[in-house]
Amino acid sequence: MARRNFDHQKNEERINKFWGSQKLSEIDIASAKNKYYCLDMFPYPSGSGLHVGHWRGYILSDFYTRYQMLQGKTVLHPMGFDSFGLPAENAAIKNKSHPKKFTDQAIKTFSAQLKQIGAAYDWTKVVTTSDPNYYRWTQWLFLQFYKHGYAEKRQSLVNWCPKDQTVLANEQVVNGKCERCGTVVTKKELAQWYLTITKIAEELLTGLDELDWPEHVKTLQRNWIGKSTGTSVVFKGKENLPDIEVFTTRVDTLMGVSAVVLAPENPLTSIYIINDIKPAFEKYLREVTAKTNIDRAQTKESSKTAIFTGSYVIHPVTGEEIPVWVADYVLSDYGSGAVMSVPAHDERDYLFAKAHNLEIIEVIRGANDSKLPFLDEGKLVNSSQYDSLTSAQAIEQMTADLAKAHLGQAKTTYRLRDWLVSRQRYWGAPVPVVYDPDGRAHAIEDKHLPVLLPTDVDFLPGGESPITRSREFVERAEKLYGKGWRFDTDTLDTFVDSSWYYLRYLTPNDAQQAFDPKLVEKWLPVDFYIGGIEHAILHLLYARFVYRFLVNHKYITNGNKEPFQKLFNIGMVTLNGAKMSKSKGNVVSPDPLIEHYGTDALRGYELFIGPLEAEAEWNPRGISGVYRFLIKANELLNKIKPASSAKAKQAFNDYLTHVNEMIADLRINTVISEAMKFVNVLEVNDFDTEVLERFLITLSPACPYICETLWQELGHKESIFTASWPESLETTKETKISLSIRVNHRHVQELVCDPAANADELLKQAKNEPKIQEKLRGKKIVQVINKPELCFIDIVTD
RNA sequence: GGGCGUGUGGUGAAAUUGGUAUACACGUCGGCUUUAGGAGCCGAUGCCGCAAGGCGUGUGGGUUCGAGUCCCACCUCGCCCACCA
Repeated sequence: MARRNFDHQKNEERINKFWGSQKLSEIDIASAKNKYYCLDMFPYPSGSGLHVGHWRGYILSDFYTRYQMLQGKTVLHPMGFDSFGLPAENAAIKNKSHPKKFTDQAIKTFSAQLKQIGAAYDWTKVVTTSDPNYYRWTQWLFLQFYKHGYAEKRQSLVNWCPKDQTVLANEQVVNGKCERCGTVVTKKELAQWYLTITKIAEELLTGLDELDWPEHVKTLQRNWIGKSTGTSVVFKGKENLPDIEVFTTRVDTLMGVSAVVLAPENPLTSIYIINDIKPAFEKYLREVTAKTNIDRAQTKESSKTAIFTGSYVIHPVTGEEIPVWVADYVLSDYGSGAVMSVPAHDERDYLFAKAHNLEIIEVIRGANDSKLPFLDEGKLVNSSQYDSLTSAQAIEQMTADLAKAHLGQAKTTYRLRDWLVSRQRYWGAPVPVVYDPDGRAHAIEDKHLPVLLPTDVDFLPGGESPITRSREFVERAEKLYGKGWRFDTDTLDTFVDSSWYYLRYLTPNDAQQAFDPKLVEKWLPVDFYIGGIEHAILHLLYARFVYRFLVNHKYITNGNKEPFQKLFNIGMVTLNGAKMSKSKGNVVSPDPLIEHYGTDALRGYELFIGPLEAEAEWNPRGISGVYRFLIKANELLNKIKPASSAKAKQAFNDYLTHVNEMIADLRINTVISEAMKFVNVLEVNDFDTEVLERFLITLSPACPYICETLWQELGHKESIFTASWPESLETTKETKISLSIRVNHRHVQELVCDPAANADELLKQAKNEPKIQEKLRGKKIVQVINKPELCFIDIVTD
């Protein structure tokens, strides 16, 4: 900095004050016209603070925020904190403190760090999910689900993390392990609240089609919803046994069934198991329950564990007796928790049959793999009246026949499960439900919201919610409702908190309602939503569900059913190939970089490092290139001439054309490259104030401080962000163009020529060049491809 | 096993969408400047070769006057889902 003798930090402070006084980013939600809602996924305020990887997404969203300001939009660009959750609670346990204290401190640190980015956040609209003024409305939201029959309390076998001592949603179990702490998840029987997201699975699936989201994210969601069309088939119970319904996508293999298999947890098992086998079954059930999800999902295991019930069902077509088994490869919570086993045409059924000596009947032939034929590939055999049909024909015919006989029907199932929202932890919004002395659940009335978290609680996990141990919580319920009444002592999954925060930004302090429908109708959908790929399924699916629920039940009535129109997933920043994390000790702090190079240089480098959706390896020296570029840009101020050269003007127009396209395509790394190239051009060509000003506007979304500073030095009183995105300049037509002369498709040299020249003239001119003569010596020209509009002439020889 | 994606210099990467491959940077090398340190400035830098020249976008084919780009097959690495009937 000796050379530049420029104090970034002082200047940044000065510009920050200027922007503050101009109320650049504080917008009036109600009166705004021409809105643009630019949203970052709000952070969890951890204790460890922001590193350069976190910056990347925030800078991208700020780039577009400022770019849209220059397009004349009123931009809402808010920031908030997803501040309920386990880490604060665990930190409090560790430090014998309170999660609130920890959280408040972390928010303070985070806010200060976020301000260093220089982003145009509207700090008057901060949302904090652990604030009673926010979670009061999270509780209200839960009660709306309850009111419309979308919240149900169910007793079921749930995912249980033994370390965090809480249940987990399906989505929070990753490879059989707790998403948070990595502990192997076990099962536990508990009564829990569910939001019935499966009721609108189809809407959530089809709604994806209209969204401007990365295709792979849509694919992830589609796979997660997992729509599957098939047939449900009824196997009548023998004698007094109840019927068993199975779901299959391959009803064409119905004549190859050698067993019907129930999931161990299926309630029918206890009816089907005959007395002789009961003790063996109970032992089997204990073994199965003790297994972790990982153990159970061992596809490659040579033998499938199972037990014969001793009972039979009736085949719906042949009337034959089919043995009923129980096996843990059948899932209790998918389809009907029962399958028809066709060993000849399903790998799992095949392993099961082999292990237990069941009949293997081939019913499809002609496929290239006799074990796993695909639709349309084979024809049916051993299937009496269905023989010689293709699989597709057989599926249609057999489904129709079963329906006629009332033994089946076409059916669609989804892999998606209902959303388990109860958590046995302290630091979350209490489930707003109260139980009467008979244990019946009642919604808490609006006038009693929020149900505040009790404070007389230790946070040590103990298998049930720590809140259970609060005296005050018990007394509060009795005071409000009478003796023997108890509040629900669980808290809501924090994904409930984050499923609606983007609505609250519009009216963060409204004490009368969760959100203002008029303003939501005006500002939603979010125009641009930026965050990490890790939220591709959970958060984005839940938020879509919640928003759609609100629309379907007329809380919001603008007809738009999706909250996030355009989504961008920012790529991770790595160091030595690994994700930055405090525990790995490979975190790059922005602080020394800001101090040495300034905020603009760091912003510029974060954008320049590579395509923003891709992972990027942090190069500690890379920032100096951007820094040098900014020094050069800064010095342009001293090089202004009264008039611009044609070359500078043309270069600006080319630059602008490229940059406009790149911004539309979210290719910001090349926007910075183009700016560097253009500055290199200005260094050696005369330019005037007009060119420089236009250039500064285009650079300002990436590097706002230096551009605002130079803008002021050029005599402007208003902020550069009140200017308009530039148009191209008037230029005179070039009288000469530079052509690439190629011989046999290979570039040999450049040739300056008249753009109006015809092929013969150009060839004559080219032949005068010694280098071309050399290449053509002794060869016969067989073709000349003349494309002046593409700036080349190609001479093809024999 | 299924799905998606990737492959270009020493490194991060560009390539007007089929038309001058490696722009823009980092690094490296040489020179200048500086009391020193750092920083700065100028030049060079795909590979082989003294050179002439040749070869070059994972591999092999194809289409085309022309392929990093389109088609086919294969290889590599990565990510996600994974007993979903």
